[in-house]
Amino acid sequence: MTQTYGPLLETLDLTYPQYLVMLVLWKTDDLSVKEIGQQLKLDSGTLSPLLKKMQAKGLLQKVRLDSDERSVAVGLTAQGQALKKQAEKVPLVMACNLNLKEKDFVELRDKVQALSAQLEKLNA
Amino acid sequence: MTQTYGPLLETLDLTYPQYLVMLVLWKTDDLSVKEIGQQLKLDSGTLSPLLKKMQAKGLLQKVRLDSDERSVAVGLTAQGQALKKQAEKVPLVMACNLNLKEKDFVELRDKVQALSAQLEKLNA
DNA sequence: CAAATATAGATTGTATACAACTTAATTTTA
DNA sequence: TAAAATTAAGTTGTATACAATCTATATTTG
Repeated sequence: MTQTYGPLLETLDLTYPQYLVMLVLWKTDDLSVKEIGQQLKLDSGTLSPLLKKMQAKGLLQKVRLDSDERSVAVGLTAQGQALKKQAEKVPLVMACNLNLKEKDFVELRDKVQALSAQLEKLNA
Repeated sequence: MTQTYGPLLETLDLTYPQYLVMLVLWKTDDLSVKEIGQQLKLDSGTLSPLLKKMQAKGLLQKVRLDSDERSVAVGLTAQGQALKKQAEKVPLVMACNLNLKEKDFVELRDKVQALSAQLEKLNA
């Protein structure tokens, strides 16, 4: 899957995990590292270096919260927001590539999510 | 998934990718690195260090082939073969953990394999 | 047959994952 | 309220993945 996304994301200078972070932030800006981690099921050990690289690329910035100085708000820069337009075609191209009928896609997604939920319950 | 396998494989002193290699060799011993890679869809960049660690643990040995000195045959040691018995319960415990009906399991597996085949075609 | 090409593994460099630990800050609780 | 327990990020160490490259060997071609 990563390989298939590859050529598409290369033009955006994003890796696949970086793209996932961008998807989360394009939908809801200014989330804490923890909130991003909950949505992507990644912990700070993965996200901290990932976000650091993305910050270095100028895609986002991090601000320590006044309300809770343990938390860090991750927000998109103008450049990060601008990239959204460039990335709009990605899901469509991938959907086309995968050659799945809407119905099959939804079924597969739901089955994987159910399995994921079961695994989370076991690992809790 | 790796987390759920974790406790089971820990008793065998195997990581999940290492367990996958053992499954392949328990089924068919003495395969080349390339053949193992084809079955697991892993390249030598991943397998070489993985196999080296497993060799260091005494699970397998590598022999350069006389018939083609580019190839290396990977074979289980007595210890590697003996581990098969210890690992027999793993699939059953996992099947139980996943809480999937036979029918749902087969459907999910087949859908994922179909998607994987489509991706391979695209990435070819 | 000799040069060009291809192949199998190993190595190098980059990018995740994640457990375990550390630090700083916030809650809980005795 | 002061000590204990929790929590959010970040750091460290280990283990994959995989592209690109390297080396040695084998196969193909002109």
